[in-house]
Amino acid sequence: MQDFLYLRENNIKEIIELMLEAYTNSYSDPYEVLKKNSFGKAHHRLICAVDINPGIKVADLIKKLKITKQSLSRVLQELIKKEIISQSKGDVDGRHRLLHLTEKGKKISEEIFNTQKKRILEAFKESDSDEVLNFKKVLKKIIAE
Amino acid sequence: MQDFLYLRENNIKEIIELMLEAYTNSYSDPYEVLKKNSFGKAHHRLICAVDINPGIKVADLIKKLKITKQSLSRVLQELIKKEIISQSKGDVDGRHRLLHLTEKGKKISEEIFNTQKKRILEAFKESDSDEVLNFKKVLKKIIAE
DNA sequence: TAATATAAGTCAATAAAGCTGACTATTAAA
DNA sequence: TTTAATAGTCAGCTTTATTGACTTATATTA
Repeated sequence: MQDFLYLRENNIKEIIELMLEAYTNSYSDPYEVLKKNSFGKAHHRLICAVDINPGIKVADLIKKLKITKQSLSRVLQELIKKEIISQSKGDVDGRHRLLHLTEKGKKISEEIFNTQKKRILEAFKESDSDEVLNFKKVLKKIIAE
Repeated sequence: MQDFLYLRENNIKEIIELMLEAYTNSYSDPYEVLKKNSFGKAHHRLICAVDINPGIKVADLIKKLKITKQSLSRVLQELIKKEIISQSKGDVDGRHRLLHLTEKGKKISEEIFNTQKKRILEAFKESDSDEVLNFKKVLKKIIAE
């Protein structure tokens, strides 16, 4: 009978902690870029999410970031005022507000991304294609409800 | 000439966002357990880190969680008072304070872990051994400086 | 069409988590 | 024995997020 080592409690626990550290490290890399623009972690998370999900609506952003409408609002309105994020009325459903990065927003997001990219590239350079594909595959499964 | 798809900017960007979501989802699963004990996210992170790194010293915890001594202190002292975490003087270096979960702390950590475990197990059940091993391998490389 | 539900926005008060700066006490190393 | 490292503390502040009670606009449905 096979022992599935990778399903052992200690391995799962270790992976949960590794995820904490990987996230914490990756998302603290752009500290200087954010500070320069007077942005905090909340702005960072929001910019990232809108960048990779152009046209996302407010309700989905709330689910993704797991914060309340009111928490999102403060940061979002700030970024709209600073012309980092733009809103448009949904064409299918006029109640929706679809969010996009502006040109200015794309530039800042690129700058942020460049600092985060380094860490990931270093890790991927030492990995083969399969390892990276499996990494992404499992990451997606963890997110799925 | 081979095109390394997995090194493309858009793939890296997507992975950065997947890490945000995987962390956010995984660490919001134990919401009820934490609330029951009047603990917040800061307590959660701390308990997790001490659980998987028994005997960790304060300075290393600060590096791992990327918070200041003062921020850590408030939460740590709270958990020490509530007898979730215990301290002992380092035997090699008497300035160090080594942190451990108490028996009470281990129980709560298990309860927290059980809610987080589900999500990971679901993901791993749909994966084969190699995929999980690769996942962990890459995760570790991302953390390495 | 009128009533109801959904999506987004807003105001106010509060809590949680984190920061800077300026210290003290203890222990180790030079 | 002076200096450096580790941990802890006090005070004040900022950022992030929460709850609860609304409003406005648009869609749905009875």
